[in-house]
Amino acid sequence: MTRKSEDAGRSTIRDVAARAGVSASTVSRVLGGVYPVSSATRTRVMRAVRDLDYVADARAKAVAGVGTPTLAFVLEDITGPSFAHMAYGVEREARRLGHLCLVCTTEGDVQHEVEFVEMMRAQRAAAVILVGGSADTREYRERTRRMADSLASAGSRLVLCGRPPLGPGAPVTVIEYDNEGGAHALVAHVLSQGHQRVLFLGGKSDHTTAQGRERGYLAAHRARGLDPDPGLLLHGDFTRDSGHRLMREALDQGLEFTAVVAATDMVAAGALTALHEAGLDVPGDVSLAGYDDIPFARDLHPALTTVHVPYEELGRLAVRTALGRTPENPDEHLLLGTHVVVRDSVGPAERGA
Amino acid sequence: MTRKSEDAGRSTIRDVAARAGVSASTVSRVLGGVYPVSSATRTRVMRAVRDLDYVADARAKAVAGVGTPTLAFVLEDITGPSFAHMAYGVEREARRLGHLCLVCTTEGDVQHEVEFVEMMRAQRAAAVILVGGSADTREYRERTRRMADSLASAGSRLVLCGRPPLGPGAPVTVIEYDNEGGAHALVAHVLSQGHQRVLFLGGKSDHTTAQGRERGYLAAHRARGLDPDPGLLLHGDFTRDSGHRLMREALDQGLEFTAVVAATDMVAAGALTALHEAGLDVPGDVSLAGYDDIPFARDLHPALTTVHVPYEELGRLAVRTALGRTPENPDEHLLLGTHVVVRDSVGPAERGA
DNA sequence: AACACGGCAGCAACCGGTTCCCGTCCGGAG
DNA sequence: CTCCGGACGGGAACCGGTTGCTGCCGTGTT
Repeated sequence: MTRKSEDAGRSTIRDVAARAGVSASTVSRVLGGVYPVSSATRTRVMRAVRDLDYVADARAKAVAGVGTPTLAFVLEDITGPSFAHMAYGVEREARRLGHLCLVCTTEGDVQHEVEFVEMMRAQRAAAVILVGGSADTREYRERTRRMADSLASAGSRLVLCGRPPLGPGAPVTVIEYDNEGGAHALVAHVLSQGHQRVLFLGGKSDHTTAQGRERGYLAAHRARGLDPDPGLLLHGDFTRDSGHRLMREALDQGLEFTAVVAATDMVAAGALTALHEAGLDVPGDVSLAGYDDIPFARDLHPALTTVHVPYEELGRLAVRTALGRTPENPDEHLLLGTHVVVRDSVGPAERGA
Repeated sequence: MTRKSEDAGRSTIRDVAARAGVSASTVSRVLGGVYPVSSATRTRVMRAVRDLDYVADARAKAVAGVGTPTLAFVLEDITGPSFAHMAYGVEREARRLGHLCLVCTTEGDVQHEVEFVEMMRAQRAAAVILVGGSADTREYRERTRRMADSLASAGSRLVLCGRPPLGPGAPVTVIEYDNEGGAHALVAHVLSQGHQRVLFLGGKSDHTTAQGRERGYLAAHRARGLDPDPGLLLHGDFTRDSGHRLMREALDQGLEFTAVVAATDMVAAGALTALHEAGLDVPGDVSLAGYDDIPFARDLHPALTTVHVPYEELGRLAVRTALGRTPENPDEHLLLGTHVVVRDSVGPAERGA
């Protein structure tokens, strides 16, 4: 009826069955492993399988209900070191748990995100992990809530990783790291060195990660009874170039400060270069701190004082919680701690402002 | 008022059909778009679809031959900046071409790699992209050749990206970047500054990427009639820590050199820190160069002279060539060029060795 | 008024697997 | 020599879609 054999690859289970002189059911059972099959038959089947280099179609298996589960990972930009580490954690844990891992980068486009989540629902993915901060608007909550419900009703699961939670009742797993706490501790460390005017190189002002870190900056000041100059709060994004530009502008404008806290290590790296270009010594003239503890932080000169965030662990945890969810504990909300790692880029304030 | 389902999600096309009072075929056609359907029917069906929040099962569509194609991406470690950029290029291009993108990290384990490729064959992936250097052994060639044949006979395609080619006749697409040429140009630049003894911080000696760069180092010397001291060739891996360790050891042993060329920017970063720790000035006392031009190279101090590799473009090209392959041009082999970018970490040799 | 025609919907086969259910064949026990 | 039961293999239904083919029905034409 159909083609004979090794011509165009893609042999079906029936091709194998025909070649082995048995029925398709038998082939399936041999490959499945458990059902009793005589060893003669098994041998013939295995032989045919090898001859034809047959592999069962995973999609067909999935339709029949015995497929490899899949898990999806959505982030804005896999190029950022911190996200890359999360991706690593996710992929590793997914593999450990026998899941395939689909990845999609949105480049910040909400439309991409929505479309991708819809595709994942169609793929019957076991879970969809959304990574990275976001604008915490009403529109965001509604949209995300819709995704969550939609996935939940399809037996899947939405995981928010480092993203604003949706409020009670949403079928969502949330894993956050403590941006405010980390920034608070970091800025407290800087202030304890005697700095009075600390420049903050923040991110987009509607971005929750940026907001959290900014809140920490503010809180640390207030805890010391200080009231930071609003002019010291700058906003850009989380890229190296943003840090470079912001720093240069601050310098050009003659802003006064003795320390700089950047919202990410990338921003700090750009800022450091701008500082160097201006002939300033770090930490002699100006102290500098970052956030994320990316591997390179150690190799900046001076080595960057920063806040360590367990990104890889975060990714691992995201998939574990999403997949290992128990009925009596449906909606988890984890908040991971961070800690500041002191290196060489923050020194005592010597000159007045 | 809109939706009233909420029940058990996962509705099938027949559920929709029942609710709309039509047959499954009609629902399929409405959703498909082209087949003529009366507008009254169309409305009823769409209504039912919305009520049930129905999405067609992508796996089932795939089995029926109308699925979203998939493409797989295999790398050793997504955490490395250069690989992350390739991943970015791959994912972007895959999305542009309407493909889903599966990702797997092998952590250098050959077994993982083989298993994953087999899974991808089962998934009927349109192409499998293997990324990153490898040991170029006979065993490697045979194993990879098997994968290539196996995928090809299933209508899929193996792409080797920055990996050793397999020799003629293998159904493979190969995209390489010119490691030897880049290293040659870089080292030539260093030598032109008057350096005589240039330390090379290489990778694993059986790793093709490492070998290529090492060949370039040697070739550049020979082109100037020099014969480099074999004692200046050190081997580690491509990590920051390896660079740090190797550099420290070289210093401890009192090796004499006035310049250092690292096999990757990561290695260079570690080496730079080791140099600083030893109180050496770069490029005053020692010159340093890297390879890859990762974004951070600019922010090291001094800014790192290095070789730019178009990683993102590489990834994009990999999927484009794999997918856009024409029958008359089956096995492509592309070699992308690189160029050295001169920054501040290489200076003239002043002191003799 | 009879007829041809074309728009539209449904049946059933198919994609490539799995698995329930049943029939056959065999050996051992009575 | 039966009878019984377990081991084994096949037919067919099913998973959730798509699509070729058929046939109904309404309308315009002669």
